[in-house]
Amino acid sequence: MHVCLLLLLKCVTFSVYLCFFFNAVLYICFSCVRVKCKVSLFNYCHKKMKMDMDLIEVLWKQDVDLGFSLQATESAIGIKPDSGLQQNSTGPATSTVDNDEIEKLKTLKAVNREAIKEEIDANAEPEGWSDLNYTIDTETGEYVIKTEVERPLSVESVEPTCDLSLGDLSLPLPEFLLEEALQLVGLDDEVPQEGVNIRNISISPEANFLPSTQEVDTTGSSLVSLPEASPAGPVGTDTDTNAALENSTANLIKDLETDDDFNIFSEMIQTPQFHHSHHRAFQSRMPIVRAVSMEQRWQDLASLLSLQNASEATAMPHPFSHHPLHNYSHPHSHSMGYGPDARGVLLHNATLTPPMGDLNASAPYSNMGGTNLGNAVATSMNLTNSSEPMDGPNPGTHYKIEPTHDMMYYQNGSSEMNQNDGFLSSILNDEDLQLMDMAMNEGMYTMRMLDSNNALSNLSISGAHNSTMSQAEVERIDTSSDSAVSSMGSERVPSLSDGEWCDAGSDSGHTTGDPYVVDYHSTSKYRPYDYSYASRQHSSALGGSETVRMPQVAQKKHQMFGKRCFQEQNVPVIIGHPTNPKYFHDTPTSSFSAPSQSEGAVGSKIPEMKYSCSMELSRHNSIGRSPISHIQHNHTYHLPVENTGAMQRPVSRDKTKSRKSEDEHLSRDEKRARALNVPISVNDIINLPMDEFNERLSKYDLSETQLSLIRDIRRRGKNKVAAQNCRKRKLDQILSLADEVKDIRDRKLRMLSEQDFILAERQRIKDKYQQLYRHVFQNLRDPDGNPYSPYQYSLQTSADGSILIVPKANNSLLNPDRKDPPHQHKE
DNA sequence: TGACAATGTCATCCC
DNA sequence: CAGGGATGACATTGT
Repeated sequence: MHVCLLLLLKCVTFSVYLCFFFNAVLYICFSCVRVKCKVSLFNYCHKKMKMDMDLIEVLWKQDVDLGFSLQATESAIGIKPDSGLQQNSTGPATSTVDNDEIEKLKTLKAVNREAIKEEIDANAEPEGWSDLNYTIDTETGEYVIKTEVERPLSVESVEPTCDLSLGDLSLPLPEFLLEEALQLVGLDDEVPQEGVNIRNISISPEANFLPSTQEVDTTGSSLVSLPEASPAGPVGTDTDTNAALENSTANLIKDLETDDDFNIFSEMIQTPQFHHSHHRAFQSRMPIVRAVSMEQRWQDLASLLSLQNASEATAMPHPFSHHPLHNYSHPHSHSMGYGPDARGVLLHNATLTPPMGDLNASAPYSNMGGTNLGNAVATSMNLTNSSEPMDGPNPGTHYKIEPTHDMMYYQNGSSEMNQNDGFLSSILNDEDLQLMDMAMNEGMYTMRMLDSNNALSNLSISGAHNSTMSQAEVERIDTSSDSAVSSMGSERVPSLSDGEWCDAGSDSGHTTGDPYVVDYHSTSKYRPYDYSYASRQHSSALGGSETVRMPQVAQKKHQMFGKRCFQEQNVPVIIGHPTNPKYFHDTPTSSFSAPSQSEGAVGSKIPEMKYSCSMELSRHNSIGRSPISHIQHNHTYHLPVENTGAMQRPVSRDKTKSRKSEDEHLSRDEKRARALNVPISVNDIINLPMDEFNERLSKYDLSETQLSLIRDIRRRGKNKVAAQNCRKRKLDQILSLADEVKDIRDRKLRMLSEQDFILAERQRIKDKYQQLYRHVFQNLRDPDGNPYSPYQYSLQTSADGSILIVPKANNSLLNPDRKDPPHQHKE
């Protein structure tokens, strides 16, 4: 009885394990794995060994269907786990399986194509697996560590591999590529079986490197749960994971040795091996599963490629990530050139995954999943999940690991991304790429244009807003404006309106494509100007500088050109400056002059110099007027531009004629005004707004000639400024047009090159088509077996896509009987 | 002294 | 209709 009960108990436990195992496998296969689920299953199985018999039976049946051999069960039940299937590579303590049995299994496997792989594994095992209890999966031929123990062991083995991988990953890794990964995912039909083998193979070499067993034994600290062996457990760092794994494995081994469950567990593991025989049948099912899950696989693959959410602690993606890492990814890691961190991650994964792989690899996955990738991935998934519980001591390990996994994922993702790039590149032919480039270039081109404009506008705007801008800034703005400003960009030139522009800041006209329009319409500019003007006027009144010309100038016009503002500001400066003897004398002390200077300084529009200003500046400088000018060359310079009209000449005249009297410095209009004793300064006459101007006139009792002169002076003054602005505009337009011409030429060149390319491509395709055409004709035969003459017949494509051979008109006429009505040779 | 550039001025158009 | 901007044409001035 006791024996019977014991056997029954073992059977139950065994069935439970099987259920657990197959559940995990099935789950993975169908759902493409979700770590959480696995974990849950694992925990469920592990913790609830006494599950309902019904469920167990169902699972059991599934196993049977899958190919689980009765022998296995029998052996497990009657023979006990030890007898059966487990093969202890050599593990003296842990291994319960005899070497003979192992050999038998091997011989059986030898029949299978996987025999080679198994051999490899076997070779590898002694070193890495010697200490571990494991069973050989008949189906996959993989060595499966007994559930609980196995996982940890596998983990350990993996760990060493990882270490090795670090050093020597290059060996197996390079071989594994995206294609393999795809195959694993299930893209490749054959993958499932071979995929496992591959995995084993790759693993085994790594196993060789394992220092593992020692480590495991030494550290054995707190491994707890069985299957859960925590692939994920390691989490944090490689060392941590390794240690955890080692501990877990050691503990598990001990537990297994002592515990009956261990045997059962081992038996369960072994069972899969027996399934091997049925593997075929199982595989037959596989296609269906694959078909069902193909999209999922693709999605999973896509997810793999794409970055996976680290947050997804469940480590759903992990399996995949692990997967690549383990055997397959290695190459990636190398190729990808992961950073040291990445490697570390890889190691973790590798370590983790191996156990997973073992468990999974143990037939069920391979069988169940059928999907190749699925196996690998699923295995990795399962391992991680299962392993997690293992970490008993580190309950959170799973999730802890996740971070690392996340790391891995990201890295993997990156790698994947790279691969994707490659993939994309592969997909996209050169032409497409070129077209893309061209498009990019075009976009860039336009963007550049826009940017430049924007930059200019921004700069100009900022300049407008900040009256205090440094000259350098102003210069930048100006320069930018120059380039940026469209055809109208007269702004470059220091126009009269500059002062206004600066003050108001409203005149951001530069920003707009049509500074002019804006300027004209915007009245705000006018305001600033007015203020300045008022000050000027005031100063003039004080200083009695009649001659001073405020370049109020066309306020509107100025607005049109951003630069004008500067000019206006400059104007006052000029006035203030001794530069113009005439003006100077009149308004040296005037407060207005000071402001003007300040404005000039602020607004300093060096850039405007380009066009007209430079001359004036040089001129003014040469004159060596005021220290102010010295301080602010540019400013004065700008002013001249506007005021200059009247101002400069006098100056030059002064030079040439000697400065006998200040009067000589006066402009013609000023002289005239003086001659007629006009009470209002020329500057005021020109720059005062109509209201003030009229008001001023009304104050005096002026003769008709005086009024006429005043109107003429005002008009000429305005026109002078207008002429300056107009000329500036012209220059700007010319420059902008020149730029445009250049751009268009460049574009033309690009277009021509593109055209050449397209023509070449067309010719190439044409040639190919001709070749194909000839080829078709050469292989066409009439009912008599005679070839068709390409001179007499032609191939035509019908509306439905079918290809017809039609006698050519001439030929048909010549040789009507030569050929029948068009034959439909092929579609 | 002539060529040239920069500017001023005028006439005109247009808003 | 006046004021004023824009612009072509011409004049003036300086180099």
